[in-house]
Amino acid sequence: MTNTLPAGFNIAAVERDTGLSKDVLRVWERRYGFPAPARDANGERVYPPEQVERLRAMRRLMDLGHRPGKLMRLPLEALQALPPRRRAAAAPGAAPDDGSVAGFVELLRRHDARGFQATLQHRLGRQGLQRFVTQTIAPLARAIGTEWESGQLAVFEEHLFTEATERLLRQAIGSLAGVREPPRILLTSAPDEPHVLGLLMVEALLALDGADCVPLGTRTPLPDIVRAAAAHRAEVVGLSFSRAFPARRAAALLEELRATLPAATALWAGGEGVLRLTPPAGVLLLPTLEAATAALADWRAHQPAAQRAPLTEDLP
Amino acid sequence: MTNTLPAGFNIAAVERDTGLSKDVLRVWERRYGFPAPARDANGERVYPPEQVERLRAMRRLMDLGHRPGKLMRLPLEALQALPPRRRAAAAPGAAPDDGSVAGFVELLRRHDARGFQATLQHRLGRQGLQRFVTQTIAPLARAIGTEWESGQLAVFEEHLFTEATERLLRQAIGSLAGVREPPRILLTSAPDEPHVLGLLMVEALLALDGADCVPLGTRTPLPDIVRAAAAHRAEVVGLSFSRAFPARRAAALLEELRATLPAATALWAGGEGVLRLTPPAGVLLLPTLEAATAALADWRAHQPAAQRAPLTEDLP
DNA sequence: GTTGCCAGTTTGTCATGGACAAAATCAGAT
DNA sequence: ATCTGATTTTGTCCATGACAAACTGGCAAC
Repeated sequence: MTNTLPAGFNIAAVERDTGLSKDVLRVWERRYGFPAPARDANGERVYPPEQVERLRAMRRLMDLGHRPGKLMRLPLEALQALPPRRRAAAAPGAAPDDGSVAGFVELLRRHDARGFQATLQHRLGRQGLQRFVTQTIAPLARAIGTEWESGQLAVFEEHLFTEATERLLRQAIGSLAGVREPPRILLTSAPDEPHVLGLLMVEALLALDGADCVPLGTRTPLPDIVRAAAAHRAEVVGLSFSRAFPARRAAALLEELRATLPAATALWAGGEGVLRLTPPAGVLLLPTLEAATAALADWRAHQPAAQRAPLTEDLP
Repeated sequence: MTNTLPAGFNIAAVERDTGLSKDVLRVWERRYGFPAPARDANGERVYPPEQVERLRAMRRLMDLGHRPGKLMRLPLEALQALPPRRRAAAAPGAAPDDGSVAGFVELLRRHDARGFQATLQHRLGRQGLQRFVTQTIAPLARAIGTEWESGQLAVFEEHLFTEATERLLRQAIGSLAGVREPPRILLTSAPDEPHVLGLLMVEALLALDGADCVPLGTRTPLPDIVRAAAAHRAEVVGLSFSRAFPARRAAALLEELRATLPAATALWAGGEGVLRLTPPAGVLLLPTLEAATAALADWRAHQPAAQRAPLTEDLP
């Protein structure tokens, strides 16, 4: 029963818990003098828990647009209370909150897992999938994102929300039996993008419109996306980027993928992560759910014959 | 429409696509002369696609127990055909394959996503959740794991399998309404463990036995597991480790978590990843699904009064 | 007041080469 | 054949230097 006292974390553990790379941790130490880990007998860094805690707070604020140089000077209490620095990037055409969101957030705060799930399920039954996605899940996800960014929500509370919602959406999509028509749409996310909710929301809407979706889950390596598109003969490849995904990397990824993918395969990129992105050539950006359903309709309008290869975008 | 020709990958892209850390990529180059990337104008490594392909093959073989020094000398063709080097670690008490597995694998190979899903769904309806999990999903997951390890399966095929199965299990669990009794079990995985199937299988079985499961999804940072256990007043914390998870790191993680978690909270670790693990003190290892249900029964036998704090394990 | 441009600063990522401990292997003894 | 200790292999860590992309802030033009 002798607890090995948790004296501290090594650099790999801190990388895991904070999401800050080892390179960043070392270079911050060099430049700013923080973090200032102890050293073990072997000269390796040992981070005390308080410093890890502070790093987590800083990481959260950086995702909100703050920069490390400024954060370094602030005391911990100031960090807790700092507002987002980046404009909220309000999604155009987003459905307004009908008032239910606050109730859901409250359930999460009280850690009432079963209550949350039950209420959500009840709402799905009442609204039907289409309205459930656009009017309940989408505003709720946005609200959770905001809460999360302002530090009001613990990691595990966000996890619980995701798990419960994910479950319900998958359940609903799974029970959609109907006929599937072209296009066949491969849905997945980039290797560094673990968020699945956006993917599920768009799949629900596309499936409702009869599209033939092939969901690959998240985090598919680029070469495998290309292979999967070929194997499934997908006409469209859809990627989802969450709000947290660095815009610069999204652009690079899309360009690389566009270069590797056959020209006949359309490439769509959706999610709040593409809101402030200049569209790379040959990539269709879908910042909102509405844009996704519109893109589907548009594709069908321009591709009447099922198997025809695309010629020119605007051919009459 | 000028495709920027995909001349090669930078080191970060290779890390993503192969799972080999930058440190490893550099040290291999230094020691073995492979990989041997070109350099761009800035002196940074540019890996040609063939080398990335070879690295992926090597990575797969290393997960099978081969060592890089040996693999370096082999030509690519030899790599493709190399057998596993590690004993298969047959799970004791595993349900035998009733013959359906081959059919499912064949559907995956033909990339028949909808057929796969439909067949699975049909089977769930016929078997009921309990038998579906133990007799269909578990053998199938094991078979997929083996196929994967032998390189018979592409990443995206495995992704499709996971997504379809996950969907079905979540759907089934979600529709389990019944009463929930103690213990409350927090279910999640370590930060580096993205596999969710084992978690869902065990949740299905525990929920069938009326346990009050709180599913947090995968990849929860350790500090958040501790917080979540407190917030949800969980009596048990359950972690799942897949076959691919390095045993050494699992042991370290469990010890760290055990030290941080209140002594009154039980810690269970399941999945094929704990098969060859010496159980750290105060951690219950559950290498099979049967062991998990047994552990639940055992907990209840020893904790008759709902809220009683555990005293001594063997108190009559 | 807003927009566009430019110089300066900040910041993340990459490179090199050295070091060491844990794991795996091998050799020799029981 | 099994165990134990020596030896090799291998991943991770360290320090430091460098640079390009992103961001900032000021100034000019609309």
